[in-house]
Amino acid sequence: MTELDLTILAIIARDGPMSAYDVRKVFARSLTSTWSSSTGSIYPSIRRLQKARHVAATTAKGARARKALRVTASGRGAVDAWLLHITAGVAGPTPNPIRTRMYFVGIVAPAKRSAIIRRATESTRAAIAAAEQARADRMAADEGDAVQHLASEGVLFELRARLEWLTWLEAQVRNLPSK
Amino acid sequence: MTELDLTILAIIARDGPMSAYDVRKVFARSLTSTWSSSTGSIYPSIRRLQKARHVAATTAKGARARKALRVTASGRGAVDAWLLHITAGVAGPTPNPIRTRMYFVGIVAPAKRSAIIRRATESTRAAIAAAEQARADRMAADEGDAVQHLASEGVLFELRARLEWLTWLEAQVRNLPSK
DNA sequence: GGCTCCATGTAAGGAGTTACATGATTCA
DNA sequence: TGAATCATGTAACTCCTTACATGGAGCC
Repeated sequence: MTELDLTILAIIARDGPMSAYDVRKVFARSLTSTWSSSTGSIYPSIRRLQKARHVAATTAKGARARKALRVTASGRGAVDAWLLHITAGVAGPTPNPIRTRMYFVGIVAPAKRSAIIRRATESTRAAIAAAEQARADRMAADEGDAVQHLASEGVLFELRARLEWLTWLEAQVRNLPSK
Repeated sequence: MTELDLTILAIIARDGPMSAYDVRKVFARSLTSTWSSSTGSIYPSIRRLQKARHVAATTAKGARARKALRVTASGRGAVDAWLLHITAGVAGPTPNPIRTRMYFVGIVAPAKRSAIIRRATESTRAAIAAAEQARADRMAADEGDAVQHLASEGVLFELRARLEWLTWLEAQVRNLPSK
């Protein structure tokens, strides 16, 4: 049971019964690039879930091979445990390519450091704008339940904190004694 | 050139000349679980870097087969480009297992929702404490340069923002009309 | 009748993980 | 002398990615 498996299981528990194609659309709408919503990951994952009896499929009799996926009782138990049982590793700082880069600003000439941080700031601002636009679109389309709207605000909390940090960082780096 | 390759290249550019073992230690000290600091990823990565002529190795003549790794001119160019050329995909919201889970709090009974959010809050607090401890240890050991210290503050900015968001989230979810 | 979307998949490939393997050094 | 640590690697495995493949449904 990978994180992707459990996420898909939770999606089916929340929005199901639904087809694999519908699951794919949920990922496609998502802002985060955690997974690519590619068929090559979703179909195998659903196959694993079915094999583990966490998901049951009822194939419609009609010509269209649209399968209705539903979580079983054991699947529901797995989702509940996944939600409530938050392990230590899950809560740590997340992998962040921008932060990774900032660890190395010291290696370039002092004059170039601000340029790097400013580029990071700009692209973070762009990401914030994209997240706000996505929120507006979601509102307009009336997609998702209230909890989902609240949860997705977490993206903005994260990105705004990054922006604050980068602003602070630029000031600090500028004031650094050039050794 | 994966993100891991470039990170290793940047580490060697910043802290080198150094051995593969030293690179491994840098990852082991890192708070983020982005990579596992396993030999199975680092040695192949360094091999790729050498093959691409971004890293050169001088094997010490002594019995101990400690190789001194150094970045070449082209390697240095790659690092500089990586630092300055921040692409759009890099700046988006990061994969966050806690946030992922929060999208699904709506599926459990209203009475249980706060418990989930509180568990997330607790483990985030623990992560903050760990990050602060790590900072104190780093200070005591006088490890890393000034820029590294500043960059690692980004972890605390992120975690504190998550805490704020979770606190806000719990209040919002509690006030949600139980449909 | 042909085009686009719906819907389901498979194939090849790469990267990272865990676990295993090996030998030299240092220190009690 | 034996144990821990330094130091370098390989092997098997899993999962995800990109790209390709297939066929029905609706519509103009």
